[in-house]
Amino acid sequence: MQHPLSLYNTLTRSKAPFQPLHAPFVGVYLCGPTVYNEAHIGNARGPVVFDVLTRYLRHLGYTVRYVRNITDVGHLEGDTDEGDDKIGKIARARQVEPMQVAEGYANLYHRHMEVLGCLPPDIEPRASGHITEQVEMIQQIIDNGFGYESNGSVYFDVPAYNAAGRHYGKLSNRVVEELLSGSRDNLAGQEEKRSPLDFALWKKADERHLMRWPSPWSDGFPGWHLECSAMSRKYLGTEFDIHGGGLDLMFPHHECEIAQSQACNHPTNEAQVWMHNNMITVNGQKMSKSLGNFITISQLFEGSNTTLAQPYSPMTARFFLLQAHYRSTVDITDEGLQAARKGYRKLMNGLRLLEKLVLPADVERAPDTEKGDAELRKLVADCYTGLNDDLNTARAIASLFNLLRKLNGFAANLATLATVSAVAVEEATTAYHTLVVDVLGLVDEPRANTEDLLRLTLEFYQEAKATKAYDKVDQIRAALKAQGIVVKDTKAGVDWAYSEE
RNA sequence: GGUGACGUGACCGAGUGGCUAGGUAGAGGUCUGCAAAACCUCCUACAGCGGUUCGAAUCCGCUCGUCACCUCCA
Repeated sequence: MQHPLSLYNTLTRSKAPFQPLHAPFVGVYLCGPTVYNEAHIGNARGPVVFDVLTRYLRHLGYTVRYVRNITDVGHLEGDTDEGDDKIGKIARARQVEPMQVAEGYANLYHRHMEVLGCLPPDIEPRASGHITEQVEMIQQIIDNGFGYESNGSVYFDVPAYNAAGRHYGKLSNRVVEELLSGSRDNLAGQEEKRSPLDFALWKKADERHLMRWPSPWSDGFPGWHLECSAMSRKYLGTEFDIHGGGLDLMFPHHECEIAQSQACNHPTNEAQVWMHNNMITVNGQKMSKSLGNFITISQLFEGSNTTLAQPYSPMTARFFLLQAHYRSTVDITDEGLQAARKGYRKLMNGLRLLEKLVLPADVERAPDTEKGDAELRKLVADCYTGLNDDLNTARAIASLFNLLRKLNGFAANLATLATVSAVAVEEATTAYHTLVVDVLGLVDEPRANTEDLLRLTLEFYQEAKATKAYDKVDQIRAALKAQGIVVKDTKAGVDWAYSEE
């Protein structure tokens, strides 16, 4: 029947059948957004991919706890080296509370995720709400000899960790010696560190930092890598099943996460399986502000970007992303999005014909439907084969189109349903609906404008009245009334209102 | 320079040794008052060069090209 689900594990660089640590429970952690600016479409890929993963795991019968964090503390400007936290900086510029900035972007992110069809995570911890846990983890790391305090900041001691045989770099396949030889030695803030490879666990805040918390070492804020280790541990345990994120996070972020989880008490690799989605390019080039091809999620939905000829709906975007395998780069082009929109609509049209696939009463079913049934079941099985092969949604969608062609053929000529059994048809239509809606999360986006349709209906109403076709007039009135709409004949013309009954 | 991906038909995008990917676009047909949708048929590609093999898009080598990440920070 269904093949076991195999997933590619960055840690082992290989695909392997997925074995939960504590079936039927599955813990999934995804590195969530930093909420100091609006997310771009590249940021949408991970959530969409891992949404499908959690949906599919649930479909397979697992009880999933899906955790996706929000990063809302201590983000330093990369380009200025001024040690200024981004949220604080924006907050000062706008004369608002730092948390207000973070909250605003978090809310926007939530709206975007919802329309993109991403189910909310079961737990959405915020870094700012887990300072205690992070401080405790730092203390453990220091106690275990893998962290040191320096001028109020605390750093992770990579050489010490590596000397203990813990293999810093094992996730991203990096060798400490090579990292050292390639390092630049006159970076700002380096003097506090014993080794350039060391990374911050706690940073002392200077007077300009608006977001700061007390700790045994200084008033400051936690290092960026720490929150995910601390929060995943809190909500999913010392070792859980799947940790996801963008490929760009593999090094150093995830590498540091593993180091932290290995250096504190109950050492683990944090997650059994590490999964990384690939990046998005725009017209073949990486997204960057300097190239001017940076597309935010809002711009995509509104079409307000020069790369885009028109707005693209959230579901179009979701379909577009899922049409590629998550480990491939995907190139955003206007042509590609247009093609995706049509493909998405084709899939949706398929949903609408499922319940119509019934053999007409006057047609007799063939005595032997074995061959037809087998063919139909093969088409369904192919869809699962794709998903089971490292969540290959591209293959799954291709197989769904193959299944759809078959179903469309039936719909065009219902008598041909005589070649298959009712059971097989039921299996196929259920699978189609389940995979499209529940697993891939692609739902029908209403495209028709209700007011326009109403206006059109009223035109027919007026026409019917003019020709004294009162049976039609009554019919229209009754139909609209059933929708809570009343037709108003006024001297100024025909209008409508919501029924107050 | 290091690490990792990759270069597939008009476009997007699966596919890791022989068996149809799929979507979009295009051509022809069926259906249809017109159209749309749908169905059928066609367009059959794998960066270049060389090698391994009975057989390669798929393995190996070289060349060219693309992308991401690269110890601060996020």
